[in-house]
Amino acid sequence: MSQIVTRFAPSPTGFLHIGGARTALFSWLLARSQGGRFLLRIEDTDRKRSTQEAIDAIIDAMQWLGLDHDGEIYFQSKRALRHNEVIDQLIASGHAYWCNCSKEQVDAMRETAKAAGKKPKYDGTCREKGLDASCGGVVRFKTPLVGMISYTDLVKGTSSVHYQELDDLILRRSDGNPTYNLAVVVDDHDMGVTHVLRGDDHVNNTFRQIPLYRAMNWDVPQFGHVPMILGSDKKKLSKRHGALSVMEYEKMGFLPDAVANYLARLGWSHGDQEILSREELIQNFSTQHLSSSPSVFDIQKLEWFSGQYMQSAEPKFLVQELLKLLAIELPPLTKTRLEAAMPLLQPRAKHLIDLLEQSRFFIVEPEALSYEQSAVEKFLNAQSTSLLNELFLQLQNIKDWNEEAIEQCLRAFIENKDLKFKALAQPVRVAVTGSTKSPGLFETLFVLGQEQTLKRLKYAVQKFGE
RNA sequence: GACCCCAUCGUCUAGCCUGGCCUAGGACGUCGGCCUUUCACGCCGGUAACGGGGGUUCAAAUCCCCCUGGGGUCGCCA
Repeated sequence: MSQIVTRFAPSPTGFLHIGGARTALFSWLLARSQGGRFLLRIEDTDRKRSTQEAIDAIIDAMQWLGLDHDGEIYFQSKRALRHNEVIDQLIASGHAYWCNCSKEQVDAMRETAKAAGKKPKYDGTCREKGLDASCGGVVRFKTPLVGMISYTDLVKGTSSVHYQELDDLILRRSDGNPTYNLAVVVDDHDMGVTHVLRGDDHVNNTFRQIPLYRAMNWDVPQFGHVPMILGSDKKKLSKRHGALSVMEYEKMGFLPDAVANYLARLGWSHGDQEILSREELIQNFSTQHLSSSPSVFDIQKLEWFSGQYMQSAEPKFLVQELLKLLAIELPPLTKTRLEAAMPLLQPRAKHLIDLLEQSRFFIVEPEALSYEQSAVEKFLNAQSTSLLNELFLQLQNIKDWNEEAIEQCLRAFIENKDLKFKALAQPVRVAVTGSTKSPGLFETLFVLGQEQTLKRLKYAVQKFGE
């Protein structure tokens, strides 16, 4: 069997939203899973609405998600000559004709059809008129009059529609430019695309496009239409409720692998397995398990995925991402400390932003620590600070700073004072981290290091004591 | 309006093609418990679904028909 070729063909009229990203992901997965090629084509024929910013945004987003395409990027706008060449062939072979019906006339036809309880469409007035380029009109495709067109969708199965339902669609506008449906067919053919995975909203175009392939005697690719993604209100995801750019998810601190995994599992399944690495995704992807019904986007589940990825990530990698986010350099020692802190923080973070916030106290000097008001009020009073003062002396005596030694020291301390562990733990925690919430105390102190721990205790005692 | 598509827990889904192993499984969420120095993580347990009606069959979530509900498309936009 020959190599399969898939493509993603966005129109650059805005950022790449989550729905488009998922479609791209599926196409990418299909190609990668079969050792095929994944191409990128920018459908920029609508010059008024296409922007360079949008093109860049789409490319950035795909790169972030790890969807690498093969070969050069195709720009549909650069292919107008070829499109017109095909249109001319279609006219020459009798599959297309010139039409100079005015917009008003066509509108009237549609009204008439609609009034008769039929599908509004052009009635074929100019079909046999034998008009030529001099008419200054458009070129229409001669849709077969009888019979039906059917195809088997990769995700929805076989479906068909009567040719009578179809319009004689316009291939070339009166300004000489090719239309979308023509351009797509020509490009997909020229690019050697064998499998077209695209949004649900294109199913009806498929019935129009297949006859074009046939008229040109071209191989018809396989089509698969993936259902759209809905908002929590079950309405199509719109800018109003959560149709965010995939780059927004980066800003929220999600790891690209987590987003890709979530997206893949939204509308596709591999048994009961939720977490799939990129390799597993590639290995197991198949259009057979694509769902044929729409799915609701659930940020809570994305967060869960993300949390899983945070937990299994490499500390080094996380630190690197954190520093990118902070856009700062850290002194080597602090960086090492931060890296040591990662395993403590990972189970507590849903995404990089969480991690960033929670790791802050590990890398700043005591003076820069932000103490939570309520935590201080509750745990750092005259009594507890004097306790901390005493503890300071004990901790100072530890020769070999490790978790066991710290634990021993603290336990001995409370035993001596006949205190509950909690009575000491929370004040220490607040003094050292600024918050009542933190990883385990011993491991926190250990990672912080003796010097920092002592510095912080001292600082807190001075600041909040008396 | 016409045409096309879709329909399992609140959500993502397994199962449907090749009926019985489904008193419908997993995951997120949620609720309860355990763990515990806080917060998480983790663990254990509970909650909750085959849209309705007809068939076919010994047997239907699975096959067929109808209904209902939802969505998509009907552009010299893509």
